[in-house]
Amino acid sequence: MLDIRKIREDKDNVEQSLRKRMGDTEIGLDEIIKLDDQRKEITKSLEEIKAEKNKLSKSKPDEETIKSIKENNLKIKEIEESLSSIESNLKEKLSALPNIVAPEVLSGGKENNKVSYTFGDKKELPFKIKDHVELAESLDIIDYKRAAKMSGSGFWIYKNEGAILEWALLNYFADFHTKNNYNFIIPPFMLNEASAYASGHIPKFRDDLFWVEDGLCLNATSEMMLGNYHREEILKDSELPLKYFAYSPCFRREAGSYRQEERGMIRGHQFNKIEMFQYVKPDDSWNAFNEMKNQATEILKGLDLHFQISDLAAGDCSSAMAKTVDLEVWIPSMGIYKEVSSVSNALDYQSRRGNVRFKNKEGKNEFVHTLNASGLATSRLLPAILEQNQQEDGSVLIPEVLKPFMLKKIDKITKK
RNA sequence: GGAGAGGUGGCUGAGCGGUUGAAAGCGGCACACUGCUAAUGUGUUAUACGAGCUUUUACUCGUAUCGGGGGUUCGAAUCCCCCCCUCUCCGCCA
Repeated sequence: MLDIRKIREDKDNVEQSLRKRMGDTEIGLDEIIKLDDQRKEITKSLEEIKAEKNKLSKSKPDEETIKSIKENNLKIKEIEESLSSIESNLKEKLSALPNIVAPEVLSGGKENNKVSYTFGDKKELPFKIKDHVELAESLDIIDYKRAAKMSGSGFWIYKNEGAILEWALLNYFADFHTKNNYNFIIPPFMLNEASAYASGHIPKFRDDLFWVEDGLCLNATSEMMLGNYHREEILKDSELPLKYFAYSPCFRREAGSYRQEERGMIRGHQFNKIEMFQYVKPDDSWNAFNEMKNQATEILKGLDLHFQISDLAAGDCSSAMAKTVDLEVWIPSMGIYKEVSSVSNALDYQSRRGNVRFKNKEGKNEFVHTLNASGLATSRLLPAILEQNQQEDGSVLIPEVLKPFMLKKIDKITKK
């Protein structure tokens, strides 16, 4: 949520920034300001009449004053109703606005994303390559058929070296983040509506979530959990920055049909992810952003996979974020790069919504800035590893960095 | 699932219809005292919103807030209803 004061005081700049994301769509800042004016005006008259009432009821009033207080109470009720309707209208309009974007973020949509870094290259393999589905099935490490039998389409089962590899990836990430002084969290995998609202996933993504009968929804990214962790809290200046990473499976309905290019593990109802999250002082958030971007980059470099970093244009950043960069790994069989990590700075947009503040040096409560970065999601890494590391005989080399984390000490996955 | 107890400020904990934004203690901050530290004394100590004043800081006034929402009353932390959460006991259970 944007700060109404900032909109009032700096309307032109806010509008300009929102334009980058929203193009010519109606923004409606003037309407919001007008609603806020009304809110102030009505608040003032309501408070005046309440003050009067409080004064009269300080001690036992006589019959006559009781009568007039009763009349006032009717008026108060009336004013309160119109105030609350204006307030909810204002809140709705205000929270529908996306975050402003950082000055360097380009305007427009996806087509304006810019690749800012590339690691490795698309090495041409001297044989006919297989795609990851083919490789995984022939090596018997991912079982799509039985997963479909048990749970329907859009699921898979890790088995044999596939499970070991997946486990090793997660351990490699957990180990990396722990060494960087992030605190490890394994959150609940279901959350209630209030949390889903606070994290900004409903109303917008309501239909993309799985809901269970008890009114809970399945976690779609542990960003939901990490962002709620300090909700309604006032943090100490001295304990910032707070750094967390969480492991959780992510459940997404992904309603609609899959495109051919998204078969296999590229898009599914359930995948594993480790998510980094930081709560920082406002002045530190861009440093933290770079730190997290570097960390995500380092992890991926460690796997020795060809990937690129894409600086997202305003329209492609999710609405809470002032800036996002994606790490995209090369999937040879598809000839495209697929996102495995997204690094974002929300500034105070999320903390306003969740009311996460800290007591600053002057003793004033101030909203913190929040940042998140996947570090990393595994479901597209496995395909990348399988495809990029495949050998002519259909075997796949294990990335060096994962070997210490493999439950089975092997150099490559081979056909049985 | 059943029965009971409870949720008050940064913390402990009183209040159970009016002068209570809330006793007391702890902690925090400021000042004083002291050769230093410790100890002691005095004062101070929530947040949000609105209005006023002001160059800013500050300050003044008002409104709201004692788990959340609704109700009773001239007046609610205090009475009533609903919901949430915590604890204890019983039952069930991978």
